[in-house]
Amino acid sequence: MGLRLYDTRTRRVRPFVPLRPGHVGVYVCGPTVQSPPHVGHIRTALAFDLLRRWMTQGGLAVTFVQNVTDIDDKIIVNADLAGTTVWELATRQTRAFDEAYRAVGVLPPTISPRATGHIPEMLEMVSVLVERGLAYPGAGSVWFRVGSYADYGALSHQRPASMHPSPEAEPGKSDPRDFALWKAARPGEPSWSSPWGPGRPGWHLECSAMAGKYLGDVFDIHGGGLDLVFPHHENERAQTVCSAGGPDAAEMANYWMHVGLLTTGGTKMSKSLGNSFFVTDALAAVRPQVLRYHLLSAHYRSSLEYSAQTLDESGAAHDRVETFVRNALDILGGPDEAAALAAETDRDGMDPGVGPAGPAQRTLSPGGLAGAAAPAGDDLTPRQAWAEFAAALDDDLSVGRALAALFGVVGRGNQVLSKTHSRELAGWVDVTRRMLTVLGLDPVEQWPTAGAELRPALDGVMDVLLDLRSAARARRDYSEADSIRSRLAAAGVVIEDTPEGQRWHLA
RNA sequence: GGCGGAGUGGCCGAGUGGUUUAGGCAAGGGCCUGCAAAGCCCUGUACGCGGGUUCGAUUCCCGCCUCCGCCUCCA
Repeated sequence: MGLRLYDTRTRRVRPFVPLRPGHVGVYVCGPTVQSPPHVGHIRTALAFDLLRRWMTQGGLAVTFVQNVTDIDDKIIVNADLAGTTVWELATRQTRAFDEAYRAVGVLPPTISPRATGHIPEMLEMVSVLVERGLAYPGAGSVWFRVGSYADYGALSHQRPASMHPSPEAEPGKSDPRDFALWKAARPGEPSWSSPWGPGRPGWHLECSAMAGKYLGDVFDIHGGGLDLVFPHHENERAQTVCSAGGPDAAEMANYWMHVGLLTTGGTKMSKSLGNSFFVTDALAAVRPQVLRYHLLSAHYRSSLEYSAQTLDESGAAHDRVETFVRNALDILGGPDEAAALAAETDRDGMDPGVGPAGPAQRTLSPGGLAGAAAPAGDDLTPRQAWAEFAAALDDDLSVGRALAALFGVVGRGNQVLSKTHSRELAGWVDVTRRMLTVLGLDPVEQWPTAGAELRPALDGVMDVLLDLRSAARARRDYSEADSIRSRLAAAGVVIEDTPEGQRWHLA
């Protein structure tokens, strides 16, 4: 697979080469469970979900670790404000995040470690760093000595000397740039005992310990939101590298991937600015597939504007794809029949189907370039469309171009559909669904209509109603026919007249 | 002050040194329909500003303007 990925540290797109052939270790910084999930959290999760699905589709075995940070300053503060305990707040918000991820189809992590379950591992790292003289105790806390790590700043491309000075000095710190590995306990706060006194882990240390435990000191991909580059990932990297083998040890992650931030009205969406859209609000406005489509529709490294309007536009775009799949499967007699037909046409060689390992390049037929009468791209086949889709995703997950390939296929399918050539149609709907599966948006497998057990009854009821309406139309009683249609529409059932007769679907 | 990103047609968003273009949404016209819906066909001559390189730049170089992010908890 020709996957290439952008690496924040080296600032370039490089071919992705797993450390262990066929296997990939990915660590993504999960949420700090201090408040409800907002759509920005979901965007980051979806970006890595796409990466994971694409790698899996390419035959790689992915170990996907996403942690839960369940102890931190904000959790303590927010629990206090809410009049509850950190444990209850963390549990409640962890559940809310799980639910939000599940709702938009984010695959559950292979491992989802919690920070509070890894205190011994963290203390061990602190010990090693202190022994090596790379960290020191002070005022009950333990600090990482930034000056002892020459490569500090190499990830975020910040030079410590020219950074803004820290607002205020903390007690026990000998250099303002140093950061806490271990924080001294304050009265009333949860704490763990340690060789340096009771306290709790520093934020950055948590991820170092969990990533190291499950993926090792050196692994393939470390990801998170763009706002984690500094200081979080810079510090994590310093801790891991220095505790693994000292300041000259190997790089922590081969690729550092960061997802662009969501904006509202042009400015960053964040909890601290109070302009966040919560996932529950988004899902009250649109279906989860639409939220997923929207958050996935721009390249993962660029910022993406989030508003009610942009969300609605994505809904319209997504509807076009979904409607095509629904209509096509309707004509073909269902998913199974369509798949069988697609496989058959593939075998006949009439309409080359789509293989996961299709050719990387689309070939242009000479005929397509010549006559003005022949529409451009008239030679496009499902296989070639898939190749375009694959080439786009291989190129640092260029989802914009991948979506163009998807819409190209939908357009072709709709052209065929308007002439109802079943055999050809099967190939187009098949490749459409393959693309949608990678995107986590296949309406059949991934987003089936709810209430399947009621389907037979509903089908029977609809048969009766459609018969009544046909009869009304046959005797030109259009007010009766339209009444049936509009009353059903009000109930969420859409009826459409086609050359093949009436068809219906749930709105 | 340091580091980085971006300015594309009504909107969202790709991309490229030029013969034909992203794509989607929205808009206008047509077809289909009893009317719709869905779909199909057609239409719109965009690349922040000023220079430069070039036969030719939205795409390369220089300068400028504007916006955004990080340097402090944040996906």
